[in-house]
Amino acid sequence: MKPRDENKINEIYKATLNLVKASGLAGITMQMVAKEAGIATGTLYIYFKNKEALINALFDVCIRSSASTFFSNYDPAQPFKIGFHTIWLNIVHRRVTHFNESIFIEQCFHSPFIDEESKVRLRKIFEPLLHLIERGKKEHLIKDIDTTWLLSLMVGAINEIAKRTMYYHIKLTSEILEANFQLCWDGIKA
Amino acid sequence: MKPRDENKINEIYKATLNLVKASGLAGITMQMVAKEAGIATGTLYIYFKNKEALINALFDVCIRSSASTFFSNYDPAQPFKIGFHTIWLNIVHRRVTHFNESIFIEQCFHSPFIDEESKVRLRKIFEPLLHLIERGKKEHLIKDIDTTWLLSLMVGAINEIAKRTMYYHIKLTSEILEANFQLCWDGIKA
DNA sequence: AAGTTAAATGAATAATTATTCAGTTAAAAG
DNA sequence: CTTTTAACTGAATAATTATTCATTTAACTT
Repeated sequence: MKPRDENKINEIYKATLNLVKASGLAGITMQMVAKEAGIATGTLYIYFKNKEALINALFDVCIRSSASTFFSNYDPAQPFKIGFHTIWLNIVHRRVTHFNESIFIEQCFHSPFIDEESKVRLRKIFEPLLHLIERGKKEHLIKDIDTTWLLSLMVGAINEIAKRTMYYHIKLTSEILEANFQLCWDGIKA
Repeated sequence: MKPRDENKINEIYKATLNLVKASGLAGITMQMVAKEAGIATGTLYIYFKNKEALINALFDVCIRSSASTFFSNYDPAQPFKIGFHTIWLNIVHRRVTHFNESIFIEQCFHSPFIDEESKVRLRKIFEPLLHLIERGKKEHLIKDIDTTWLLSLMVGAINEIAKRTMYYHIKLTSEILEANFQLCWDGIKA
């Protein structure tokens, strides 16, 4: 028998992400995805039951691989600011290097494909960060206001940094990164 | 002759915004829009040439009405921080009270409907804010880094505040608003 | 090397959705 | 009150897009 070319799934994912970045979830068709992935339309349906299944599987993959990068090199035993800086940098890096993934996740959040359960799963991947913020409050290093607002500043700013970086083709030097981290830090620090 | 019910256009816009908030640009059909607006499908085509025209017209309306609120009560003659606070509050207020509009604009930005020209027009509405930021830098009140990053923190955080407020059904008291403004201000201040 | 099995193809079909249009209604003009 | 005109309707049609399937291809097994 002929084995599946497992790499084909990655090609399909890559194609989908690129197309969604270019023209949104509303702008993709299965034919476009197949063509972009360099396969026949019918082949898509060997790997995915239907369009919804493709989008959901990709959403899941995006969440999982994002999560794995957000906390790499993060050691809860280190001082708060070190840990916070590590995670901040990781998220910025991911958002910029996987910009089409960021757009895809954003689009999925308001789409007919993704159910409430998946949205909850997306929120869950930020939990370690949530705990770190709580710790920072206990150590009186950051402001004692509801964690959701501290996260708003951090995550919201990061999303916007990624968008501007990509839209305006900016090269993120470490000077720029540190300046942006400083903005965030000055905002949340006690 | 029978005159056009000009209010119908608003119903169509409202219907579109509500549907897009619920299931994204990818999730709407002209039939759904018509039904939600309480009119026949054919009637839609009296007011809009086609789907693309509807989306584009609505995008334009959203941009224009947003712009008009962002700078209401803003007087460039006032001290920097007062002006900045006014605009900050205006944008937060607009994003929350017109949340479906915010989602619509976000979705349009990566869609097959909106052209580059409209995107530029969207960026233009922030220009008075851009000038205010430049002024703040000249007066040494805020950090001397590229305006785009100062805006990232402000606008990014605001977008995230609006999302969390709506997703978690939070009531924005003036205490919460002021605490959030403080986060932003501490971030950008010199 | 022949046989077997599943992947791969892409044109055909099914399903969905955009758009039209013949008929109906309602407001305004005369 | 009648006529006129354009809005309005929603079923019919056109266009697009998802999905299937008969056929071909390629890899593995014996």
